[in-house]
Amino acid sequence: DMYFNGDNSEVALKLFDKFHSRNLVMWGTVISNCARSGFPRKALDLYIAGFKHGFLDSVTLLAALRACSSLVLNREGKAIHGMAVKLGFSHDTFIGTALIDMYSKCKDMVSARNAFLTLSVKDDVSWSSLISGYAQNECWDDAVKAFYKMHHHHQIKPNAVLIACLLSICARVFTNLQCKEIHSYIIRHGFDANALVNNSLLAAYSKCGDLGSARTVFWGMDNKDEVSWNSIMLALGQHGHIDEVFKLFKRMKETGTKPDHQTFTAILSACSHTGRVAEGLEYFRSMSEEHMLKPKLEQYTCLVDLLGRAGYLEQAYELIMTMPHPPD
RNA sequence: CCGGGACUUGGAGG
Repeated sequence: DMYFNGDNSEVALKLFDKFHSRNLVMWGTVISNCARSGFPRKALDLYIAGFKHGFLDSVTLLAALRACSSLVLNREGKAIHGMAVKLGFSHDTFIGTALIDMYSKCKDMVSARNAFLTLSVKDDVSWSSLISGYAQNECWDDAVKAFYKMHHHHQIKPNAVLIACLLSICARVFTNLQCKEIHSYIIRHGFDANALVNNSLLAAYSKCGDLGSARTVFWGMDNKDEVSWNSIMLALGQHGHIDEVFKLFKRMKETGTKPDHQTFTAILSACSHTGRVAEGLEYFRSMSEEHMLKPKLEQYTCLVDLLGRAGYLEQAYELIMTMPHPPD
């Protein structure tokens, strides 16, 4: 567990391989960590291996479900669901919540809802799993209805994660009036120092066209993280304020926040929409050369768009044919 | 005694 937490998953896995007496907790630790930190495939393999050796409990099951969820593996998820039922875990709130999530990610909201209804104890996480599932599948009415039921009927208070969820719904289908309503709730209930909440709030304001409020939220934060910077830069770019994007990028680096892939997506997309070809090319170059980030398909696409939109069709075509990713 | 579930920002077009 220590090696996983120190970002040394490789070492952890090697160690695990070497041990000859491996108990259930060790299996649980390793599988959960794999599922959580970018090795869902490995998590599933280990889940199966552990199962064959007789190591299986609610923790390994839970991790396997999480892996299926992130890999969007409907069949495997269903099989694990069956196993959970067989072993009598299907009423466990954690397992049930993971099932809701897994089915939601697989776009099977009927099964997600059934898993939810099966739960004898529904806590705030179970509700938010369901609500976010509805939102991810664009079932906006169901999401909002479930929220009201949770809040008014079952008197469960929204936590930070759910608030973030609701704000992302606002961003998609509501206006800044609903944002303001939630904003006031956030202040009244002491969520206004929460970075997750503020990031969601500023994105929602921006998507609802209220860039001023988005700015206010951003500058009011004293715990800005990379998501905060990316979100405000994206917001400014989408509203055409390209020079502010450039300034903020500088500022971001000065404050010691490392730009990531999404940072460059925001900048490149902003450059493209404002025809700033030279700057865009320069940022793209700096991405790998100064920031040690390998451009992904998204960044190449921005670049193709940048060139194409500015009329450099030959170069755009050439880039599509030579970029290191298969074009989609 | 040790392992466990939901969430915010990200490419083109419409």
